[in-house]
Amino acid sequence: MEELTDLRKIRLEKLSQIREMGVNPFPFVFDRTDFAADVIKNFDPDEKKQAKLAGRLMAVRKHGKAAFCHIMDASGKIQIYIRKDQVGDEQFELFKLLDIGDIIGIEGEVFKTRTEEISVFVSDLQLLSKNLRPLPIVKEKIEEGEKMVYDEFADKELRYRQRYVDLIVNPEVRDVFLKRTKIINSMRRYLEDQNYLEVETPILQPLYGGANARPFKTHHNALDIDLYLRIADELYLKRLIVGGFDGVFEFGKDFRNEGIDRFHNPEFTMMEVYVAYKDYYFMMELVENMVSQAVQRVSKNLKLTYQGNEIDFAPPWQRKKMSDILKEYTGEEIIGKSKSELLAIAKKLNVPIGDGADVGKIIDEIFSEKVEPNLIQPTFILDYPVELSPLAKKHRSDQGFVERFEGFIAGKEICNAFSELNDPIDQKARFEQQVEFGRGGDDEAHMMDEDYIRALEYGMPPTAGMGIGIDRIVMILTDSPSIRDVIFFPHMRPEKGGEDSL
RNA sequence: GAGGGUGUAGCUCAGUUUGGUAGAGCAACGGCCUUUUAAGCCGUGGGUCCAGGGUUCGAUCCCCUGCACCCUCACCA
Repeated sequence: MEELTDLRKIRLEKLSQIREMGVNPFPFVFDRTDFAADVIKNFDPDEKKQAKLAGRLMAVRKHGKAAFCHIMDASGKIQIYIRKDQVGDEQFELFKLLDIGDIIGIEGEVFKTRTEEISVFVSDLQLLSKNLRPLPIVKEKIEEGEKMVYDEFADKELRYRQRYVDLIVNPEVRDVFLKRTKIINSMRRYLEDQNYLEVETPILQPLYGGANARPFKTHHNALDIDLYLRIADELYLKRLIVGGFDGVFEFGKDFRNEGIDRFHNPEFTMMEVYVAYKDYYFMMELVENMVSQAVQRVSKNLKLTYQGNEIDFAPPWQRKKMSDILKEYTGEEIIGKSKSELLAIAKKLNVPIGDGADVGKIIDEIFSEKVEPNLIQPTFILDYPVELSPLAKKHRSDQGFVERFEGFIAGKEICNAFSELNDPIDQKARFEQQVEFGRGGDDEAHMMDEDYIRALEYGMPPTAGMGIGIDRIVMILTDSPSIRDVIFFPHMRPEKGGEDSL
């Protein structure tokens, strides 16, 4: 048996005392009729109203035979006033056994205290769930209009591991996640309004593809085959375009077996959309419209601040060719240069280039180093080297490039899109090149996907496709510095020591 | 993967600068208090000082190793 802390022992003792009183500390239902925020909003000093609320006890100020408390429900907090002569001896005895963290139901008349706080004068009190583990007590005070927080529950490790506590105690965390859902719903609504079809494609895949990344590997026992967790939805969604859907999209988790930092979680949410008979210009408009609509769901206007930078989402966003913006930030002409010339330029610019980097990779490194951090306002960067983009269609006029764009906000990539490559012969050649890269040691190179080639051979219409990182968009729209702040349960190493240590 | 930082009571943190097993506020417990709000006043209890090893008469403190988290960098979305 684990060692109980005194605090838990006391609570367990109270639990049995409550049972001895004939009160079930874990009853089944409570028919609440009101929420805290509505009671406060609808208060009318000329009208006596009853309210019936349920919520968690968050603060208690006892005064002998009376007490002021705050309870919190999904809408917010409200003060309640409990008095022995109002609830009776028995319920007041029960009240004295309650702790902060207990979930209770109350009924009573709404009134305003001497200090002008709208409160409920409790006439009936019920315990709905007994708390056995002390909650961090966070105290607040309004001082000269500034909200002061005392004893904030701030340990990031504890907050991420015990997100349930974080959500109870830190209201701004709850707001971030409410916004996350609003953002996703807004994007889904936008796509549905275009009559695109929301679909689901396999997460367990025999071949992974659609991005450059290292996968997670797993095993199916009955079939005795290895499978990969998807790194992108792309190749399956385009098969559906082949199958005759004109617009498909999927919100889903992708998995990449790579490092973890404040921009990367091993599993993350991606939305990909494919639209037939369109090109990447169309997709730029889709992105800026869809995202700016989402911004409006969480902000009063199309501007908001991310980590001190004001960002204006009003369409149209800036569009710049990669070669032009490279020239703008480096003063160098990049287009049409040989590998050795590019290496010399990189050296001059003080950009370190890894061994074995080809032309595309060198350009990408220079771009990441010199340009990307400067792209604070929403910007589309157009036309990438063909080597970096094995699934994108070759550019209609610029040789060596593909019709691809990435959207950048606050110095970070948030989406990636192309005019999709639908020429099966070219696609096969690109896969073969990737396989070569793989042999050359690039463990993120694509695999050959024969079935995907077969699908293209049946004919895929001209198609525009786009993937957008939902977590990153949510970070920007909620001014969150870390991806862990927008994922309920970010990946952590398991706690060691087993149950007894918890 | 590399470098830096942090780890002390349920929570937020002092402290051991010069090694002698530790303190505050909040929370808890007991008492007083029927309009308070970081409620107040009086009193009480509570800690394998992250883990393991070393040095030492003695380590929470010094040394070594490890673990977790945070930050920066590398890879990536």
